[in-house]
Amino acid sequence: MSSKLTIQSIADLAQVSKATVSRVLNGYPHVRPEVRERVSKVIRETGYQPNNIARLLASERSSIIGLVISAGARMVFSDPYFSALTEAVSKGAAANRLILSLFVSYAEGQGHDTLNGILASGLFDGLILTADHRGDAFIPQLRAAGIPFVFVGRPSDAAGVHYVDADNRLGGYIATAHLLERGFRRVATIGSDQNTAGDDRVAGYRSALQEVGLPFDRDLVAYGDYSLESAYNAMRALLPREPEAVFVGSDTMSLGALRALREAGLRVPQDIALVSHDDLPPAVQADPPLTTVQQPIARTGALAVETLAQIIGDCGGFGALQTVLPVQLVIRESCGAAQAIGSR
Amino acid sequence: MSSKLTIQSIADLAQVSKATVSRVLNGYPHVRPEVRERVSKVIRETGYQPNNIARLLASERSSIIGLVISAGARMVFSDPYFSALTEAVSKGAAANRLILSLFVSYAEGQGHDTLNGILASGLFDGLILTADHRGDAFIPQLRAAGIPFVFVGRPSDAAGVHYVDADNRLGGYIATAHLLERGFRRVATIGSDQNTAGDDRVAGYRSALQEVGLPFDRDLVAYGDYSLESAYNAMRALLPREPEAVFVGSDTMSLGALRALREAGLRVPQDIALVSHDDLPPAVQADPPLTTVQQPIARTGALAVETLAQIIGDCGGFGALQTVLPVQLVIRESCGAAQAIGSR
DNA sequence: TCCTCTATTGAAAGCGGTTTCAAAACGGCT
DNA sequence: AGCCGTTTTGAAACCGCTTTCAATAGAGGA
Repeated sequence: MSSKLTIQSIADLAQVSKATVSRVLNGYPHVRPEVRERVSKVIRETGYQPNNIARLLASERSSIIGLVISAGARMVFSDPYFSALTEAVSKGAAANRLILSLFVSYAEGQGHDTLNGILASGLFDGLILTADHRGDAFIPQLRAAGIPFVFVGRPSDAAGVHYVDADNRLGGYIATAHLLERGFRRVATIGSDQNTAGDDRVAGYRSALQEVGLPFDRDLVAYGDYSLESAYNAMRALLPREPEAVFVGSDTMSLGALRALREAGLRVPQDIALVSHDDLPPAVQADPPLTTVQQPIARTGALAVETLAQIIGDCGGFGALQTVLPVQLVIRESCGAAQAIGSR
Repeated sequence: MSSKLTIQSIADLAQVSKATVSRVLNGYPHVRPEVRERVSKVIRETGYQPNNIARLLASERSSIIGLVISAGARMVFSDPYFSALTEAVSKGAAANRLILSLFVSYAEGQGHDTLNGILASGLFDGLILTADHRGDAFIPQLRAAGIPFVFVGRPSDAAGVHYVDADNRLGGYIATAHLLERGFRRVATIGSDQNTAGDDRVAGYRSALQEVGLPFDRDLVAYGDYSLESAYNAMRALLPREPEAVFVGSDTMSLGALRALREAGLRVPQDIALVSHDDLPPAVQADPPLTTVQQPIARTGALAVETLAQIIGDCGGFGALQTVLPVQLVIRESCGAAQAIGSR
């Protein structure tokens, strides 16, 4: 292995100055096509990669972005949502030739320390953060630091904040509407008040009821924190109300609800129908497979990176970029529709 | 906002040279206590934070490590193993004050490109890689680049390579032994030949059979690729052999096996017992909850980071650090033991 | 008192890029 | 041929910190 390649080695090989190599590297003008090609060739042949650190020191740009996941759970990745998101962002970063750093912060108030560390390091061009009611407190700090950032999910106070979100209100609506269409009247829901996604899904549930003239019954609403256990408890609390159907706000929570139902001797969908939200692997793997609202996580992640890349590029030259992606219902067995068709 | 503080401003204020400030900053010796205190005071009062980037550039150390996950699947994180590992490594990195970058490379031969980019960037102090029979090909490249690296899982050719692995052979052994103890004789297995972990688990299965004098029957062994679907197919292939019990080499694969069994009208554990491997969330969430070999993923990740930190520190001054962590059996319902106890 | 040795200290040389600025080269005009 | 205005190009400064190395100061010994 040859010794480390520096911009000087390339300059020597191509018989130009460091400055010219730098120009080629950054696509700046004022380089004769012929020279540009000669330099490019050397770069290609040697596989030279500029040193990011040095580049950053000189230009204040690192090509490194951070993904900050803050969650209440002890084990963040027990919810496949974060896994899927992380993977999507990772792909997006690669596609945009950005290096991705991962930070996972937990409930115990480590969040601010983590973030302080990130900001103090001065290493990052931008940040992607997951939104929950806790994490939203970071926004002033981020603003003060002047670092570009994009939220995945809408923060509580979204004014002037760039974010990419799924249409959770629509999700709650179509899930509930589907159950209502199938003739159920006592439709319960297990929601979450951890983030706006949870709020929105419940709001969608509510509007679907309203549309068909059904009252919003507080006793048919229970809350969980996206964990299986919390939904298990929520479902048990709901059982005495004898719901005919339930819209559960996430696939992981549906697993908990299913367990509570199974223990109570209720069959899904024969005794009670269930529609879930997210369409992550557990939705397919569950027994029965879940009818669920599909959230475009891959696109969300990709778009978050692209949005970030954009605001890093032309810094602050425009308003808040806020995207809401559509969702759609995937019908499987837990709502009873498949059976209905099969038994025709 | 005052103008940016640099080491020079501190030096001026404390009436010493930059070098002395640097010594104080890094806790180096050869500074009079009196001077050290004077400098510290200025630093404290001004709230000066050294610029990490400059520091990195000068010291040729970035404190950034990479986690390189290469997998065959289109969606790596559909296997919660990688999620759990990523989380563990993330925690470990934070604990060691290292910044973690994540790289996910897919089957289509992107692996080498990804790795080339990583190595050429010169940004990383070290790498943690997951081992599969494909990824092992990276070793020569890594060696040539002279970058410290640690494998999670034992590579096929582990000579001189640092790695942290679980005792998969023991895992296969205790899983199978448990089934044999419960009186089953026709014990099948769904293994994998994607990595040494798969090989080892099958080897453990084999040795458990051997110990009780049972022959190794090729027809009772089927292979999957750690995906649910592959295990579903493997289980279906196994069914005509009418096994009384089966040891499945991962929780995700167990989900596939369960599906095949359910479709065949077989109840678990009444008609066929199952022991799984990994003890990831799906093991608890499955119906029935899986008896499974618990793999210490959190410790594996933490240890991988610590090992890496160590070899980054005293570079190459010792032999290969190879750790094999113990595993243990977690008894739930799928093996029938819980029932047995309950029915006493 | 003078000399040697060691603990402190500062000047300056990097680290590997970017960016500024002046010089060189070139083409078109008069 | 002599000028002028563009492009191109390279030399050198600079980003903020670490590290080397020589200089200085102070202590101890002869």
